[in-house]
This record gives sequence, structure tokens and C-alpha cells, in this order.
Amino acid sequence: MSPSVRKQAITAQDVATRAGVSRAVVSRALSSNGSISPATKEKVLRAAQELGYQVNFLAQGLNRQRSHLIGVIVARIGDPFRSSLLEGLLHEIQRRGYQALVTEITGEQDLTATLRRFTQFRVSGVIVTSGQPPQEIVNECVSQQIPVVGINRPPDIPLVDFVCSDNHAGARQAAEQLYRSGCRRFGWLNHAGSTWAGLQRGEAFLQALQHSGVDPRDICRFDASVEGYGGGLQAAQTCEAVPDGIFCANAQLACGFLDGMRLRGKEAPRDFHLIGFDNTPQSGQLSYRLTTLHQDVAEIARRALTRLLERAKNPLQPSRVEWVKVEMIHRQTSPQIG
Amino acid sequence: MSPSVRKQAITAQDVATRAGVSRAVVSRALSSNGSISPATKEKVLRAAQELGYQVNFLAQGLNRQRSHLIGVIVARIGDPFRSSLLEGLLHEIQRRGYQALVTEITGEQDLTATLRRFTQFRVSGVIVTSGQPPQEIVNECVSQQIPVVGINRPPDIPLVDFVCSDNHAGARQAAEQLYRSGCRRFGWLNHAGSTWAGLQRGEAFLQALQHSGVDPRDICRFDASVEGYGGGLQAAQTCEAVPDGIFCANAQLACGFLDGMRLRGKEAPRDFHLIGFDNTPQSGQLSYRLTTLHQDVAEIARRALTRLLERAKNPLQPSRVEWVKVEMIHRQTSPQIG
DNA sequence: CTGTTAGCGCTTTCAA
DNA sequence: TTGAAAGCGCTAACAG
Repeated sequence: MSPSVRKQAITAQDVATRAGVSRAVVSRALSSNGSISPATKEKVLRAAQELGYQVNFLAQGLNRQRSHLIGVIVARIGDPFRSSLLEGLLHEIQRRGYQALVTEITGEQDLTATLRRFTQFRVSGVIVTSGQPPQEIVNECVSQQIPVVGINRPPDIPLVDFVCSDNHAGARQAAEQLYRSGCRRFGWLNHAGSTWAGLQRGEAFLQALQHSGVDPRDICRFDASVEGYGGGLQAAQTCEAVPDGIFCANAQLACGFLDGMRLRGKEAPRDFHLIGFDNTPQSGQLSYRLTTLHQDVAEIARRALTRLLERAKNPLQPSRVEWVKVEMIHRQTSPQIG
Repeated sequence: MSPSVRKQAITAQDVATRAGVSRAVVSRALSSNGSISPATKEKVLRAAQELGYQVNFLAQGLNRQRSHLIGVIVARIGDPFRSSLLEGLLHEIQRRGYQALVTEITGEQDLTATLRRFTQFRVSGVIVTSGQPPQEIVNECVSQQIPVVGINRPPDIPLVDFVCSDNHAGARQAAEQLYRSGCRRFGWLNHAGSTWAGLQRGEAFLQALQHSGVDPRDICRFDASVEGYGGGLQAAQTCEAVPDGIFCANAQLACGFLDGMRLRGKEAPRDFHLIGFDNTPQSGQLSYRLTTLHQDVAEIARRALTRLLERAKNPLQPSRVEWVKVEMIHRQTSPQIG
């Protein structure tokens, strides 16, 4: 057939005609929803196969009031950790037979608009990896039976589930590792407009140190004015006395900090110890060899989807928070002890 | 209202009733498609506003035979260049009022399934950034009036448009820069299962060198058995005589190569010159300071969308290929000359 | 300019 | 087990 012929897509009616049954039977044969004799089912499936029939998801979704779409809200995918998280989510979403709708937001107001757009597509769920959804719009989702799950965000929205890396445990491990390897003067590096996860790591780190008996005056805080690599770089260049043991809110800051210190002739682990978070691919490269807490994105993604589908069945269950284990990866910037 | 009340979404009928008009008028007021008096339009819009009406995109799409969705096919988003390309595409898609449907593929067969799924959602277009779409399924898209555009892939599919970075020009610039800074023995580093873009860069590089009168025996080719950072690392460790001037198919390989050379005590630009491709954020970091060709992802994304929407209007126009300018970013591994 | 009407393609009662 | 029929929410052609 010439490509100039606008071929009408094959509909369930075409399949029905070919199989000599009604549209309803076709629907049953394909959705295994409603009773149908094995023989006719077989017949219909063959007809569908021969015609190359494909369900129209728009029509199906319109009817079922629910599409097979899952909305994902992200920000700054350029950041290596975020892109790997997105990768994990896509993988998991596809594995479960859904299709991802992804939107990158740049501010909180985008979030509202995006959530609203997602509801217009009658998504089966929404995953938020950035921003804090306003209560009001979340309620819109809830009332339309659209489950929402947040990843690494403050778990305080009713009827929304959360999956977070266990920042507390990670920070405690970092504190312990640094302390046990002999550090006595500590630093905590984060950027000014940090995410909630970053703040949580910082608090837990300081707390753990104090539990170990470290004098608060021996803990200093570096607040980079920009995020990412540049922030770490700047912090390293501007800080005065360099502590023995430094913990960073994320990998990008840590890499920048390492490079900034090198500019001053200081190297880890010789002159200081450094532990990062995230374990992005870059952390392991020879130029950095960063000791870091690993976030298990695959597990985070799995749990997020599980929560989503669970809540789809049972929309009013109380909000749940799952803490995903983090693992210390021992590399050069803070060598393994013992 | 209690959240346990399953609130039915507001429909055009509700708005119509409230505004005292018919459903059709509501449709016109919102789509500015068909004539309507300013007064009633105003009235309808207010009613819609008050009720918080949101169009049901599933119904709209079903009717118009076209959703406001654009499918994007990606692979290995973990790679920094790919994630920044995706970021650019998302930005552009959203800017033009569409919503991205993104799928990560891991093999060619995924591609067929994905394209098919996209058609089931009646997408307005498909952007392929990975894999080579089989002619057969592309025809399905074409016959359903779904435009397809490929980014950085071999531009040889009829009725499909392509947007590619100008690999030839980039490779020529690299060859020239290396030659003019005094290099006489050259290397080309790529990984074994390279993309088409990588191959094209290699060919153009070799060709340009020969044009400059370089003896082919003074050009060696490194084929890393794995892709990315690890491949570069391995290549650096296993190569015997290190050439003066090396060109890499991408940034990841280049960074790995730099680190691998450092293990052997060799440093750029002291012991060799190195030029990469992509200009990922990492390229500029202090540990690498890579001289590299910059791919303009924002421009690539803009053109891709323009092509898509253009072809939507005029589906049978001949296939077009757009070459997007690349720019040499001069950093340390091959210092600017003159 | 506005309302009526006929679908878009599918699912799902409800009878047979 | 199957078919007929209603309807998901919206748009567009056609009358008025």
C-alpha cells in the first residue's frame, strides 16, 4: 500500500467482524475480564493477531477512567544522581507494564500545573522526586483516586506515601567512620538552599558526632552558596582551617570540594578525610575515589511502585514512609578501618 | 468535603449548565476553534474557572485522534550527555505545550514495542535518541500521520527527519587544532560497539588528518571493548606508544583515558594532547579540564520539535537532515593556539 | 452565533 | 457464554 493512503487504525470492530463475534466479546478476549469460551477467545485472539490490532489506549482510558500512565516529576536531570534515579523509575514503571509521563519542573508553581496536567490524563499514579506538592492539589489527586508517592522528600503529607533513603543511618555511619579513623575536628558541607534530604543528613551527622562526645565547637558547617560541583569548589577555596573529617550532602559537592582542596595543595586522605552521599558513577572514578554512602535507586524505585499500586487498591490507608537502606562504599577519601 | 467522597471530575456539561449554554459552546470557548461571541466566551470561561474545570485529555485525544503527547525514546540516561539531551528535549516539549512520554530501551526489539505503544496513545510525534527504528514500524507511524524524528542517528529513513550534531565539522576542527599545535602522531579512541555518531566522528577525523598530509601509519586507532569511562581507562592502560594527539568519540571515554594515562604517569597537555566530544559538565571540572567539542542540546531539541511539528502539517515532504553546529571549547588538554 | 446530533473506540451492565 | 445498548467526555459538522 502506498504510504500516502491514510490507513485507518484497526478497531475492535474490525476484529469482531473478522472473528464473527461482537465487539463486546473482543473486549473480553483481550482483557480476560468477563466470561468467554476458550474456543471463541482463541478465535478472537487469532483474528486480532492477523489484523495487527492494537488497543486504543485513549478510548480504553476514557472508559475505565484510568490510563496506564504514571506521571513522574523530576528536576535538574543533568545531575547524575537524579538521572540515575529517573532511570531506575523508568525501568520499574515499564517493567510493571505502565508508561511514564515525565515532566521536569523548575519551580514550585510548575508542580501544581504539572500535577493538574497529570490528572487530566487520568494517570494511575504520580511520583514526585522534586518539590513539595501543595496540600490542595494533592487532595484533588486523592479525591480522583490517584495515588501520589514522594521520593526523598519530607514525609508529612496525609494520604501520600514516601520512600526515602535512610539518611539518618547513613549520616551515623559517616560520623562513626570518620571518628574511628581518628578525625577530631569535623566539617559538614551542604549548599544553601539544600533539599530536605540534605538537611536531614546534616542534622543526623551533627547529632551522631555529639553522641560520640565531640565538642560542638569542633564541628564547623560549610554552606556553599551554589549547589553541585561549583559549590563544593567554592567551599574548599574559602574555608579557613580545614577539619580532619568532612561529610558532604551529596556527591557533586564532594567532588567539587576535593578539587578545590587540590588547588590548595591538600589531598584526601592525607590531609583530611571526606565522605560523600549518593555514590554517583563519578564518585568511583580514579580522580575522585570518593568514600560515599550508596543510595539504592533500584530498590527505591521498586518500593515506590509497590506503594503506588498498593494505594491504588486502598486509597485511604494511612500514609506510610519507607526508609531504604544505604550502604557505605569504602574508597580512598576515607579508607576503611580495621 | 471529606476526602472519602469520590468526587466526580467536572465535565464540560457541568460548565455548560452553569453558564447556561450547550456543551458545544464550552468546547468552542476553550479551544478558540469555531465562532463564539465574546460575551458568551467570557461567561463560559468564568464558569469553567469557578468550577475548576479541566479538559479530559483522554476524551479530547480520542475525538481528535491525536493526544498532546510526544514520545521520547532514550537509552542509558545515566550517561551525562544523554541525560542533558533528555533534559533539553523535556524542556522544549513542555515549552511548546506538549507532554513527554518517555521510554528507556535496552535493545532494538524494545524499540518496536515502544513505538507501537506510542501509537496506541496517539502521540503527536516521536523522538528517537537511541536505536534504529525498523522501516516497517516507521511506516505504521507514517500511515497514522505520526511524525518521527531521529537525533544523532544515521539519517537514512524515508519520511523521517534527523537532527544531528555536525560531527564532520567537529572532527575537522579537532584534527586541525591538534595538527596546528604540533602533534604529528595521532590516535582515535572509540569503543567497539560505537554509535553511528561516533563512527562518523572517527571517519571525519582520519580523513581530515590525511588531508593535512598525515601519513596513515602515524594514525592509530584504539578500540575500547567497553563503552564509557571504563573503556577509556582500559584503552589508556593497554596502549603501547602514546600518540601526541588523541581525539575521543565522547567525553566519558576521554575522562577515562585521562585517568588511565595518569596511572602511567602521563599527563595532558604535557605528554599528549586530547580532545573529546559532548562537553558534559564533567569535562570542565578541575580534574579533567577537557578540551572538547560542545554539542548544543538546546538547539538540537528546538530543531527536533520544529521538524516534528512541521512534518505533522506536511507528512509526505522529503526527509530532512539538519546539522547543528558544534563549538570547540578550549581547555587544558589541548590548549588554544595562537 | 448557538444548539443539536453524531460519532471517536472501548468497556460494561443487562438480557437473552 | 454471547450480544445489544448505553455511555466515558469531548469535538465537529450541520442546521437553525
